[in-house]
This record gives sequence, C-alpha cells and structure tokens, in this order.
Amino acid sequence: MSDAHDRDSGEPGQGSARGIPEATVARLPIYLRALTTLSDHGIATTSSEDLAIAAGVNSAKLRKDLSHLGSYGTRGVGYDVAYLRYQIAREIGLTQDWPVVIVGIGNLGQALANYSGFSSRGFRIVALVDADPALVGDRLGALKIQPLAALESLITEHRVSIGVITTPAQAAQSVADRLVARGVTSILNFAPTVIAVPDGVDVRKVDLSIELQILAFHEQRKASGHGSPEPVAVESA
Amino acid sequence: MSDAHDRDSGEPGQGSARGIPEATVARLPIYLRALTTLSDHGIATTSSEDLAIAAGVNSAKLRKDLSHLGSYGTRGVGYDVAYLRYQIAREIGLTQDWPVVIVGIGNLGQALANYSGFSSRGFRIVALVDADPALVGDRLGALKIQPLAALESLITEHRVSIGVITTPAQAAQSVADRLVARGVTSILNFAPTVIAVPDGVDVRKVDLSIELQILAFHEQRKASGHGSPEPVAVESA
DNA sequence: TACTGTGAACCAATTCACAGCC
DNA sequence: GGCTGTGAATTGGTTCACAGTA
Repeated sequence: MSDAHDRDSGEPGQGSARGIPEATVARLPIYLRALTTLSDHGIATTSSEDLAIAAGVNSAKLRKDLSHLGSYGTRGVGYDVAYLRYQIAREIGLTQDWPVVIVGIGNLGQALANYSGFSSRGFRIVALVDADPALVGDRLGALKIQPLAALESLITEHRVSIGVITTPAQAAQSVADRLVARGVTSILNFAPTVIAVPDGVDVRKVDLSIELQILAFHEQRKASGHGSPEPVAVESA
Repeated sequence: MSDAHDRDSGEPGQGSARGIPEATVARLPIYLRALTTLSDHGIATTSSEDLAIAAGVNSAKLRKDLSHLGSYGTRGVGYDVAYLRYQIAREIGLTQDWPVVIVGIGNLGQALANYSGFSSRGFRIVALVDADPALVGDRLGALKIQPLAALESLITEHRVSIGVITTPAQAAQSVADRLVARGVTSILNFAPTVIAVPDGVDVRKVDLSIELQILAFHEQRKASGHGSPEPVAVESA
C-alpha cells in the first residue's frame, strides 16, 4: 500500500516479543472503527468474516493481523466485540490521552481543530498556533490562537508529543525543527513538502492533491481502452 | 504502506505494455512536486541522487520507479528537469483537466474548496453540494453551494469523473451510490467509514484520525523502553 | 568518469489451506 | 460443525551491485 507511507527508523531486525508489522499497525484503527460501529448497533459478538467486511478487507488478512496482538478470539465462535475493541485501543495507545498542537490555522487547520474525530479518540488539541498576527487572539472553540513565538512554551506546558503542521510548504521545515527541538517526536505533516527530521522522530504525511493525482492516473487508464475496453469484473465487491 | 491503500480492481495479471506498480504510481506525484520545486529554483538538470533527496526516497528506488515510465535520463549526466516533469505529468494525466465535485461543505469541504494545490494541478472544482438548506446558496470563492438534489445534473453538466466526499459517515454510502450511478468512477473519501462500490470504481480514503492513531502507536512504543532505551541511529536522515 | 537502467537477491506483505480447538 | 490461528506458498516491493553508455 499506499500509502504507502515510509517508515524508516525503528529497529527492524529485532526479534523481540512485539514486532507488529507496519501494514498491520496501519489497519488497526480501521478495525477499531468497525468494532465501534458494530458495538453501536448492539452487536456483541462477531466473526472474522463479518468484521472483515465491515473493515473493507478480507478475512484472512484480518485474522493474520489480529494474531500479531495475541489470541483474543474463540475458535468456533468468533470475537467478543467489546473485548477486542479494548485490546486494540490499548495496543494503539488510545487508553491514554495525547496532547496535540496544531501549527498553521488556515482553512485546513481550522477544520482539524473542529474535527470531532480527534477528541473522541483520546487526542486532545491543546494549542493552536499561527504566524499571522491578524489571526492571533481569535477564538476557535475553546481555544485562542497563539502567536508562533509561543510554540516552545506551549509544548512544554502541555507536554505535547504530537504536532500537526498545516502551514504553507515554505514554513513547514522551520516549524518541524522547532517542534523537534522541544521534544516532539511525532509529526503529522499536511504541508506539501518533504520535511527532514532526525532519527527517532516519526513523520506521517498527508497530501490532499497527491491523492487526487493517484485517482487521476487510474481514471486516465480507464478512459483510454488500453487492453480491455470494459472494466472487467474479476472479483465481486 | 502507505499508506497503505487498498487497490483491488484493475486487471492485475495483464502482461501488457503498461504495468506500472501501484507503489510507483503513489510516488509519481511526489517526484512531480520535487521537480517543480527544482524548476522554480532555476535548476535545469538533476541526478537521481539529488532528486531522491528532494523527494525523500533513496536513489535506487527513484531510478527503478522512473524506469517503469521509460528511459528519460542520460547516463553519466542525469535528468532534464523540465522534460522529466512533463513526462511524469503526462503519465499521471495532469496534462488534461479533471472536473471535480465536492459533496459535503463542512469545515473540511470548505478547506478543500479553497485549496490552491488542486487548481494548480489540473483539478478544477466545478460544483459544491451540501444537504443543509442553510448552506445552500452561500458563495465560496467563485462557486455557489448547491442542494444535494442537484448532484446528478451537476455531474452530467460538468462531465465530472472524480467525486470528493466530505460528508458525515452516515451519509457517505448514499452519496457514493449516487455518484457511481451517474458515472463517477473515482472517489476520494474523507468520511470515516468504508464505502462499498462496484468493480471498476476507484476509491481512495483519507482518515485524519487514523493517521494520528498510527503516530500514537509508535509514540507509545517510544515512551515505554521496549528493547533499546534510546532511539538507535541506524541510518542518517 | 559519472551516472542511468536493470537483473538478481532480499525482504515484507498477502493469500492459501488446514490443523487445532470450542 | 464452525471458526480461529498459523505455517507454507505466493506475490509485490525494495535494495544491491554492476553492466552499459553518453
């Protein structure tokens, strides 16, 4: 996948107890979401087959993924929804609280600040920072936008370990440097540029226009009949 | 892993001329962006080594990726920035115009509607649609927000082939069904739910809270010394 | 000489298929 | 009987290392 996100650091060759493959880690949140939905619908038990459908993967992959966490199912029966949900949440680390700072309060930063999907999952946005003096002091929900100069003290004050960068591309590296210098070790980067960080710091990037470009590539292929004129139905959806 | 997106349809076993691996496709937009940056800085020629650094990958991967498109470099010299840029843009399909509709004009939908990164790359947002009567009629840039009932006619009128869903989760499937019924074959889904589509339709999903959860997982690992107490420097950044 | 393009080797992820258990 | 958990097989992707060439 694609995402194919790049994960470079982290001891790859360690044969220790807990070596959950990166591809599995990326799917755990999806399983968690599916389990929450099932739970909301009053479903108490599920099978790998049903859960896989709810998560949009195949059941073999789901079982293999879950097997990396432990044996939380019952052969012949399936999985207890609430129990499995808790185990995955714990594995991801959602049973604790993660203070987050958002740097760059443009349209996207505002959208993220208001996004309920964060707060409902243990992420607490504790500070909003922007370089534009015209924005500083504005309220957004319960938070006031702070000047960029306050970044360092805010990180320390709120013990922030995850930073979100929603600045223009040209500002992103400098913001990343300042986050890292103050001890932030995880960065979610929405700025359309590559940022360099020292080893031990995790960066995930989301580039909205890249996603559209990937779609455009496939769309172009479909438009020009480059082999089979009709989309062939290989496997059912 | 990218992100590890799932790509299911599309003839996988076709031995035709053009079988570009999905992982490569996902990186082409990154190379394109890096080339544009180099070009903006007045750089006319580059090597796989320099371009790889600008794109945040290693040079062997870059060369292998480019080799799938053809031989656009010169041994002993490198790549012509403008030429390679054009070739990649053409491969992705950015030399043509892609009309896009955005459904769901909440915070995120608005952010996307205003995002300049789309328009600058051949994506033209031709319609904004929302189910909330209170929003309908509002202007956003050059566009008026239209009622959900207008979705079908807008798709036809503007020949839309790419749809962006930024609705709440519960509305996403119904919107997807309507898009697909009118001939949309590529969907970018921001709603935090799995949507089912028939074979031949491409869906890419972006879930902002999932990205944070993946970071949280690694952050948790770093916090509890689970093997090596200090982050080990394996390779330089 | 310096750099690309690519077979070969390696590694990660997915899928298959069935043993093991309730 | 029905479902999980997992070795084995397969597929896809990355990295190595060097032959080929301007």
